[in-house]
Amino acid sequence: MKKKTTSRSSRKRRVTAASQVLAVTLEMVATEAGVSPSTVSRILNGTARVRESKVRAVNAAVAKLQFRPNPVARSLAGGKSMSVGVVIQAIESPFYAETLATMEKALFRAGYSVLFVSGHWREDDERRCIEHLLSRRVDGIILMTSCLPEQELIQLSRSAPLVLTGRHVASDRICSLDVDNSPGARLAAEYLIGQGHQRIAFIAGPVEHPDSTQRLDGYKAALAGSHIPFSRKLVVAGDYTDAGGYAAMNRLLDTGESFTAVFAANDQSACGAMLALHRRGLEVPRDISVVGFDDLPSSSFTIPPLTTVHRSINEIAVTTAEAMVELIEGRTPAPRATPATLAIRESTARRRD
Amino acid sequence: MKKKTTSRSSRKRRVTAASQVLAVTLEMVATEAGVSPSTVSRILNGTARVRESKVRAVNAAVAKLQFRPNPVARSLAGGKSMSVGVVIQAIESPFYAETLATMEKALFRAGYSVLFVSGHWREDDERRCIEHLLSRRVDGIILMTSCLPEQELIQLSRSAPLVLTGRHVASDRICSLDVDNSPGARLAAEYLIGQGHQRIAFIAGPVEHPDSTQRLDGYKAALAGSHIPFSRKLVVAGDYTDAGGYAAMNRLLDTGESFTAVFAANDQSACGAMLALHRRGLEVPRDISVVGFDDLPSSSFTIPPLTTVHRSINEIAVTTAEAMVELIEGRTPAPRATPATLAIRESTARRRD
DNA sequence: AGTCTTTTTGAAAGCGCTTGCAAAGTTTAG
DNA sequence: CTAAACTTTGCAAGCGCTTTCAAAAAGACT
Repeated sequence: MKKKTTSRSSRKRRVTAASQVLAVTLEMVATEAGVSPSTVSRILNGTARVRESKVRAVNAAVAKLQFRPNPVARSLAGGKSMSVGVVIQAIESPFYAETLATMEKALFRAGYSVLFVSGHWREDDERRCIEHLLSRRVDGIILMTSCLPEQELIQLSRSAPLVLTGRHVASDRICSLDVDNSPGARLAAEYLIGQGHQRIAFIAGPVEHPDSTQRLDGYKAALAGSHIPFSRKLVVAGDYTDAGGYAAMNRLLDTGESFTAVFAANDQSACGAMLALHRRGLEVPRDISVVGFDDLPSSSFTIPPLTTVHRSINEIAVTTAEAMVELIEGRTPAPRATPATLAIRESTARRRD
Repeated sequence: MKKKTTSRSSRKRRVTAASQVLAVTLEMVATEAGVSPSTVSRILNGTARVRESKVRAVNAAVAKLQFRPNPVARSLAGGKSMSVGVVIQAIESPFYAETLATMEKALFRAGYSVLFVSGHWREDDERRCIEHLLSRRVDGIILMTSCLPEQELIQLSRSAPLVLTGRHVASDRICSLDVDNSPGARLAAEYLIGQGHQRIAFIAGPVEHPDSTQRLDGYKAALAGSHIPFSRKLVVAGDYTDAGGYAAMNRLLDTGESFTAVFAANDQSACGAMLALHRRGLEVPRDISVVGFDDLPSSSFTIPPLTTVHRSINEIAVTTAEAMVELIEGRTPAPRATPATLAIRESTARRRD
């Protein structure tokens, strides 16, 4: 085999956009190492056996030239982009932000970049986000608590493998990850009941959020388990924000309904509720016990520190990322779930008579 | 000109990775519209005048085939990727998370995708992140409070235009955005002084963070402006977390040093400090006034609601995104700054004698 | 040593789009 | 009415990498 320079390598380089620092290409490496571009590619990707001596020569050339493969070209040729899209509902929520951060780290380690977009809990927005990710040719998509109909998700999974958190959809290119919303909520409510509370209010999340409904279900299940009648009057609507929790608690207090504990669908609502109680001169936990859901890092530092349902953000994120990678690589990830536990702190107390 | 099918369009399509839904290519559009691919490209990008009738035909074909250009191919051919990288120090911090979310929205509108990576305030990490972004061929990089030396940034700006927040580096491919750390801090300290406080403690952020130092400077400037001697004993180290603020306050109280107000370098530290005070039986603001910095959304809902230096996250993010786009498109963005203001709430009070 | 396998390797054809160049079509001028 | 001067448009050559295919090299066997 002649070791001559490829005809292409001698062509004049068109000036690339901007003053991009001269890019080292795979061809230059090939020339330097005295092999063909194909061989370099194969060595770099481990897609075929290659004589040991050439491997060394190529590695040396790569090091010498500081070659870094162009992922764009690689995507175009190879059909995969080594990037995954994450659709998050509200990155401004600390819970999601932290999850995203951890996922990014895990995916980065696996060689993937993450493109994220915020869906804001609206079907249309979510569709647009997905469209965008797809047009960017991501290799897979992670949907955190998607609000799209099941059929659409299955349909979508034909374009890209999907990992869903907080939803369950059965399909081969979809991996669903249960985040224990309902059991977690039940845990919290049962704890309150165990502390002697009977009239437990619930500050709900937005009705359109599936996880919000699941938490309400857990709450109901706990009541039912202890034969405590469920009362609509003790359920007030929130929106997962501090402000929403604050307003909800005020509304609840205005109804005059009596209660000794409140379970909020997330920590932020719980914080808002605590402030409302405080303003009305009610002391937590002496007068009213409060429980949240999520266990944000800041929840250990509220006054008083919040008792809340803890979910390991780290575990959720890492598990999700792993599942995504497995799915992309064609394997079938084992079903997973991350159990919720209860972090008991100082916002709850035994009911006083 | 003959309107014949391009030779290429008839070639057999290699099966692409996964069951990717059949991709419509520009060539198919060209065939459908009865023009050449070049013409389609030119119409799509507006890079040359084209007869009105063809424009219509192409647009019709695009609509009919639901053509969506492949950004990967476009990047490879055109040299730009329509994506920008954002290096954030700690996405787990609500402040950064929210900024990132807003930036994403703004850049999305301008047609750019965002790739983000977390630097964790470490020079090495930051370098690795930048490397990664560069290898992904981003068109520009936004560095939030970078900790890299100026020379390196200038050097870097030759590879990609840069937008820096909280740093000032003069160079043509760099746009620096002042986020008013020092003036903001000064505002807060002056307010406390105006409320009669003289012994004002300061909970600092990590020394390696440039913005942390700037805030300390603002605090010192305020003291100096009122001829109040600066005392090292009133400055305790924090790390921008709730836990750090909590520990810092405990240490401060343990020293027995007297003070009537505390200024924390960020809201999270302030929250931690408030809890520490609470545990020691000190009431905010009756016994001690507390001021934070950042004005996180949750800071309006702490108990008591926190007085803090407000910065418009929205403004910072949008301004940054705009500057990035201008820089990428070769224009020179006007210098910008986002002024900090003081959000006076209930954690501060006039000094009691 | 010669034949049949099995490996290793290179040439070349893409991936889908942009763009320089020159041919074809139009308009204007002489 | 033809030549000169623009405009519009297609051809084809890339962008940097992967991968198929077939040729070359190396082994395995008579």
